[in-house]
Amino acid sequence: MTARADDTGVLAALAGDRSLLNRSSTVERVAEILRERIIEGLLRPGERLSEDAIGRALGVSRNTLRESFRLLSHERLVVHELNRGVFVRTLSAEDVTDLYRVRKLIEPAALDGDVPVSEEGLRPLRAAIAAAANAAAEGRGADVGTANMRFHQALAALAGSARIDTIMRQLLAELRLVFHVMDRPGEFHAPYLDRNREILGLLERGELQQARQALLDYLADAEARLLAAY
Amino acid sequence: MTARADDTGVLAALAGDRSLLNRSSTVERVAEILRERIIEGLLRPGERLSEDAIGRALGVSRNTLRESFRLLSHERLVVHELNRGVFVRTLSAEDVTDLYRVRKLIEPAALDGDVPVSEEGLRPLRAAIAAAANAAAEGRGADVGTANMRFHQALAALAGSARIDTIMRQLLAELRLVFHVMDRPGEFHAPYLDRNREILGLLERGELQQARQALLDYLADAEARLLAAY
DNA sequence: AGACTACATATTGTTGAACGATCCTGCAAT
DNA sequence: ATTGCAGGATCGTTCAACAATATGTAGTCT
Repeated sequence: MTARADDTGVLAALAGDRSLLNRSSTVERVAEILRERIIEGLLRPGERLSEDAIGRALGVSRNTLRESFRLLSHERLVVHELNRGVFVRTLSAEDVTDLYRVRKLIEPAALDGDVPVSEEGLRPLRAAIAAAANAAAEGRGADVGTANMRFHQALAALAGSARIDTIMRQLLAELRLVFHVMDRPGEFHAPYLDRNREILGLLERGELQQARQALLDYLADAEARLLAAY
Repeated sequence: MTARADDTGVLAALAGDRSLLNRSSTVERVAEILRERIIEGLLRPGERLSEDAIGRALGVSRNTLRESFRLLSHERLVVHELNRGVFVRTLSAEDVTDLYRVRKLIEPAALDGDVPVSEEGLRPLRAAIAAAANAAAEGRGADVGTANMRFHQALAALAGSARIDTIMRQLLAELRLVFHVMDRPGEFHAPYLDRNREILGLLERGELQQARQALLDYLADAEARLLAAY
């Protein structure tokens, strides 16, 4: 046995760090890069992603790239057409409707729980709002959108479910594709900063039902504005 | 123009067949085969899927197989560990809890809609129950499970959302992994045939709220029994 | 002009081999 | 019992090649 009495405690702490240590493969890093470029709109919806061109540009082989494409395709960020290649996904109005149908299901559910919202759970919400406020003050429209989405991701996280977290992450990533078919994507999120603040305020005061209603209003409003752009 | 007046009708019908016509790549067929073998338990949780061995067995190259693995990994049926390979997923008790947390969110939601349940939506529910009854009568335990799951898939489909359909499909596929850590997987579903019948009956009589409650009871019961097996 | 065909070209689908990197096992040394 | 060190097995990634498929173009016929 070792000399230390708190041995198990130390090991438990280290085990918690295991995720930090997770290295990543080239395939995952390439997918990460492409995901980023699609989300920020550098790669536009409908655009074809040539294996040869992108593989050459990133300096990776076609096989590696194809594995990355499979990941992105499963995330619905690109569509894979047999013998034709992969294309950045283009969302239809029905997609927007469906996306919001699921959001209206997932997000309010996080506020339905019997468990009161914990201080720890609120922290990321505050952080997201602060980030959005900063970005708005400095005129970084795209970052307002990112922070706004992080707010709603944190909202869904209150449900405490790993699967809901990934479902939500996926939904929001898809939703980013919608913004790129709009005229001024940067300005879309600005009006919602106040509404998110309101939701947070209600949560802090423990008024779950009203927070829930404010959230539903928000979702209905956002959906309507997006659909109007189609 | 063509000579037929009902041209658009014909074309619409043909468009519906497009999915049947969707050819598939080797990668997808391989993934389909592996998915099947994992679900039926031939490939057990924890088992390692060797690229060399499986590639040789199926007669496909390593590169192709790796693309298939990426798909299955994104579906959570296998886990990919860098430099160690892919393994059939082993679910923990927490996974079961999380899986049912999402089921309890998704499935009842399909019965919340303002829209009354259509005759067309009920058909697959009846078909699933009939299939389960047949399988039970002939002692095919595994098929009872499959039919049972199809019942709940059809239930979720009442929501009319493509994304909810795939979320549900994914959840159920994962859930199959749970059964393989149990003693007698075949017997698990048998008791639920009657409960599903009850849910269907309530739906047919338009008693949505009671159907919803029966569904929630079912889910709570199934979750408890699964957790007991851990 | 318009429609159809045939061919040329580019791209994807899949394979097989190669080589470095990483992990695992067994054994010797402490 | 723990550590250090081969050696072998497997994965990660690349490359080159060829088959299968889609697209573009020119030519032919009406």
